[in-house]
Amino acid sequence: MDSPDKTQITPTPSLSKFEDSPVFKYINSLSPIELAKFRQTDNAFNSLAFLSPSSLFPSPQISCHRESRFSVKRHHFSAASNSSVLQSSNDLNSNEGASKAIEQSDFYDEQPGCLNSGSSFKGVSSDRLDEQSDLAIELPRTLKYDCGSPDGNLEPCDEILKNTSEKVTRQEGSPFQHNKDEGEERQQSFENERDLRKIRRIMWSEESTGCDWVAIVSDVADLLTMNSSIINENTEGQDRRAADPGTTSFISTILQFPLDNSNNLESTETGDPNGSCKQSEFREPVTDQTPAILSTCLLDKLVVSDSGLNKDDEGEKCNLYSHQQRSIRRRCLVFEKSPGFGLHLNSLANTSKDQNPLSKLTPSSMKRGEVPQCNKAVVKENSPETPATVGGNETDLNSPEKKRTKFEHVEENAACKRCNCKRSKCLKLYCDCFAAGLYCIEPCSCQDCFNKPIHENKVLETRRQIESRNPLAFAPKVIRITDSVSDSGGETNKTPASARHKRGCNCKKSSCLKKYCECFQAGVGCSPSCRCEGCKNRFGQKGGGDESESDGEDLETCERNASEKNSHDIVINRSEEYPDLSVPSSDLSRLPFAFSGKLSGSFLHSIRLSPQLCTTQELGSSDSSSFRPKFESHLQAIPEDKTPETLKHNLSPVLEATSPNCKRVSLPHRECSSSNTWRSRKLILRSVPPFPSFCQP
DNA sequence: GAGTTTGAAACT
DNA sequence: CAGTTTCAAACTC
Repeated sequence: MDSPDKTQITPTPSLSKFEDSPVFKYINSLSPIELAKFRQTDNAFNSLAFLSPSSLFPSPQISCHRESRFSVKRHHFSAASNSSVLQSSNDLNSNEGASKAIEQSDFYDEQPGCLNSGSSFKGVSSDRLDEQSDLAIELPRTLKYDCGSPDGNLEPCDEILKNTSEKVTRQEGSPFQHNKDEGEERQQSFENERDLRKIRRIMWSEESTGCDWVAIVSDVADLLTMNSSIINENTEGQDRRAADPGTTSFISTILQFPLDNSNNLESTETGDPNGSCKQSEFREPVTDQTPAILSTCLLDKLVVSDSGLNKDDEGEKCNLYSHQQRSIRRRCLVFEKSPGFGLHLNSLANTSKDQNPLSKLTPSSMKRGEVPQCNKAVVKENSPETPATVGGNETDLNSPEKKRTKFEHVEENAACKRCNCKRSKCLKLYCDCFAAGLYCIEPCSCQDCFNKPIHENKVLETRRQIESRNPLAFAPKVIRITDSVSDSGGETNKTPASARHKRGCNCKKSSCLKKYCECFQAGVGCSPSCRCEGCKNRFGQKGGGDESESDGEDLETCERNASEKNSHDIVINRSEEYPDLSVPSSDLSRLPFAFSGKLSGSFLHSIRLSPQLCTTQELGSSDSSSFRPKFESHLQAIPEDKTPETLKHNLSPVLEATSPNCKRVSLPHRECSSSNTWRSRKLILRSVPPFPSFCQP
């Protein structure tokens, strides 16, 4: 069909104009939902959709992260997860610009490339209207996908509307019902994909409009959470089924930097099952960091993939991708099921910044049973005490050559955390998995493990008990603090030594020089709160020593790797450590991006820490710098009000936290202009029935 | 891989 | 809160 001129995408004069349009009326007639209710209920609806485990399982780490954006963007995301039509309705009613979506429906259906390329999205003007346009554009897509025409087959608008209306009717009847039908599953896949795409689009558009990245990230995190649930729905009980290609590939896509905007999303856009592989292939040369980021988030889950792998190149790539997909699915499943731990993105923050873990993940390395001993490996590579460094030539380790090897090794092993519990049933904090808010998985060597989804109730109950005893039990153990003060040039003070263990250590014999010491393990210096004796912590001694002993690189590495094990980190303003972290420094978490309360907050922080982002940048992001100021300013805007008292003790100016659980420990990072929104969301959440799968025992 | 050491977590 | 026990990771051989 003809491609309408872009000028057609000009701001909509008035909503009423479209309300009078035949199409609009037709939609209204189809939808059982009253227009007037949309605005009032979309929050609730979306809240429900985004009801994160952390929301359900109160913890001191309440995130004030929900800001105004939430009320707007989240709608779309969540809505998409449950009812694309509803979403469309929301779009139509909550966004002035969205009303034109219908008119543009055909246009966009026929011009997927326009959007796919990302150029259109980037090319549009940078005002809010563009965002709305983008959002509005989702309507036609939604309709299209809902109609099961992911292949690009065009269907008459009437048909689309008809089908979607039917769908919404079904979904309203049981919003959480699982889609058994493969077609629907696929549709959801597309919806997920679309949401992710939207995130990305919003990210870029927001970027240009000076919007708060954290907000976006938060939304993204939530969306990812949502997607997780969706994926979970589709995969639970059938873990081995083919992965959702669109979602997976798209997740990687959206997290990419602007420079990747031009990447072909065609495959994902069209829903081509092979698209994932193709896309993966396509990006491999440029070391797609996104999958890496995601993979890092999902590290612990990567190893659960099937072992059957083709050896031929093509097959290998596809299999690799398939593994990634499965990994994501697995992770998502875990996130979804995780006892209120939400997504676990912490691992994200712990991977090497020099390389793309995924790029190093070969099918063989992902074979079941070949569980990377991430922690050990990482530590050995970096710990000054380990043979790897001690035995080896330390200076050599700093050579580019060694460094590369080191990181490669790290990446190969930076995949998982697994426990070896024998008597705790993995239901105590002794268990790393449990402490991190993760279910134990295959690679764990635990015995009589109860930390599994099938024992969800038990896990939840135990967790609750522990939290009742110590509300911060699952909170990040390490708080990284920087003075946050950015000079005009955007420079921020950064000192790993400013990172501190929440409680402090109690070492007697290790002199805080071994990993027995939690401070050392986390790569942070000891603080006055430590009760250690003979502290020689190289990262900073209790008495005020500093990390001068080790060079910055070592510190960074050690810190990073130390945290590998200790995912319970609160990270503060680490963006400066990876100054080039463009997006997000934007980084978006372990996911509890975790994809979890864990997501929204952690997701952001994990990403912020994500070395992969740096890598991406290093790979050529030229405009990344443009993100920085905004991000930094954001960081500085974090209010402390909600910081747990315990944490406050250790915090100075700015604090952001990521919990292993990706639980947002505190840090309402924004002046709550967002508070209003947030508050309203809370109210809504209360009014919404608990998410079935998160029922507490 | 077995045994030891260590310090956090749990318990009293 | 302090002392003790339990536990699993870290470490050594």
